[in-house]
Amino acid sequence: MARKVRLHLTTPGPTNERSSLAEPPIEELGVSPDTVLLVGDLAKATGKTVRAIHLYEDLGLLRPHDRSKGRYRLFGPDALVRVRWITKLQSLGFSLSDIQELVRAQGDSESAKLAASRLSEVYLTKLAETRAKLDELRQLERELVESLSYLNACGSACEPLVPVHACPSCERHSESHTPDLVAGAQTH
Amino acid sequence: MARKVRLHLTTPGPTNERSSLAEPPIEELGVSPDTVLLVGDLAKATGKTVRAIHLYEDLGLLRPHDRSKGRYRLFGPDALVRVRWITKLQSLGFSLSDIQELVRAQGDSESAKLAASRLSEVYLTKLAETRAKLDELRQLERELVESLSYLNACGSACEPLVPVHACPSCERHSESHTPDLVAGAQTH
DNA sequence: CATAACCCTTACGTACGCGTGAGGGTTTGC
DNA sequence: GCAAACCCTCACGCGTACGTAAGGGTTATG
Repeated sequence: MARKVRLHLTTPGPTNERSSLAEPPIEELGVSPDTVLLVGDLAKATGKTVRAIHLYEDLGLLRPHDRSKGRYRLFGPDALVRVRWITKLQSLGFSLSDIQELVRAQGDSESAKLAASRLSEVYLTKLAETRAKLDELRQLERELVESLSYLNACGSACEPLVPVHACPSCERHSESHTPDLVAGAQTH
Repeated sequence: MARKVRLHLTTPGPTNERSSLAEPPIEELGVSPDTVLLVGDLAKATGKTVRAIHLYEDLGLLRPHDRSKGRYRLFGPDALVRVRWITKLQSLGFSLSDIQELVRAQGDSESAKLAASRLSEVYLTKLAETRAKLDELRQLERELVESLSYLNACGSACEPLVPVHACPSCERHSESHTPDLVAGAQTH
């Protein structure tokens, strides 16, 4: 269960963690900007395990705002944004050490402008890779569909006594040649 | 260099390895049905390493037709089909042990019909997974594009002296809220 | 103040898909 | 018949992203 505004924990300093003048973007309904999350809460909210959160911290990808008197990690709502960011990057094919590099590069950037241009560069490269991967997956999707339709004929036209090794001489598949995904399964 | 028709190697048996009556599908221009490949040839032709080929054999995914007098593995052209099949399955997200299971199930199928229906089942499931992955990747692609356009504004409108931590209060990005892929990089 | 349900650090274990030798035969081509 | 370029069989190593205890404090609740 996510606890809210755990201010009775030893949370030193002012009530609001960000003193930015701009209206802070409300992270989520029910998560106010001074919410404090324990590692378990953060884990549940992001679908990660506690172990994973710890790992991210060890790798420098994530930092708790603070610690409680008893050394509990205390996270703000921005940790949610951060962990979801990590997750999306992973889905895009970044390894955790790729992300480490990226975080370092962002941190080393003196100006926001430089940070933005570095981020753009990385994202632009990844966009190309992602599109390549999409093309590959779309092609494989087509091959799956083609194979399924090819195999459909086996379900209706083939006789139960025919053994697999007779497939190469099968006449029941119009003139279309055997899809790779089917041929590979027979070849052995 | 791929050698062809290495019949001077100890290749016992008749000249043609398949005596099927049907016209054998020519595997590739320059690869006739009685071509013999050594493991290195197979590796080069498929982009795999020799180690990988050995592994596939250990896992029961692949079998050399024969061995030379000196215990060299001798592969036929169907090994090409098989290795490419394995590669495509890997790209679809099958692990090698998934493929092991699949190969076992195919081999255990008495009839071609049963084998076909089992294969269909696996492919149908994988088709759904593939489409889900496609959806996810397409969404991430959109987010990359969105982030790049957002970051473009930083390159033109932002001042060189602005530090990264000032980004949350930036006014230069119309009303569109910060994309996750950008917000995550700033949150630290 | 007791107890359940958390949290802490440390550190070894796991699954996957090969990489990388070591030590030693085999083929081919000149 | 000799050297280069292959191939063989072990068998340990590696990078990634956590899993899984072990041993021991901390917090909220009654």
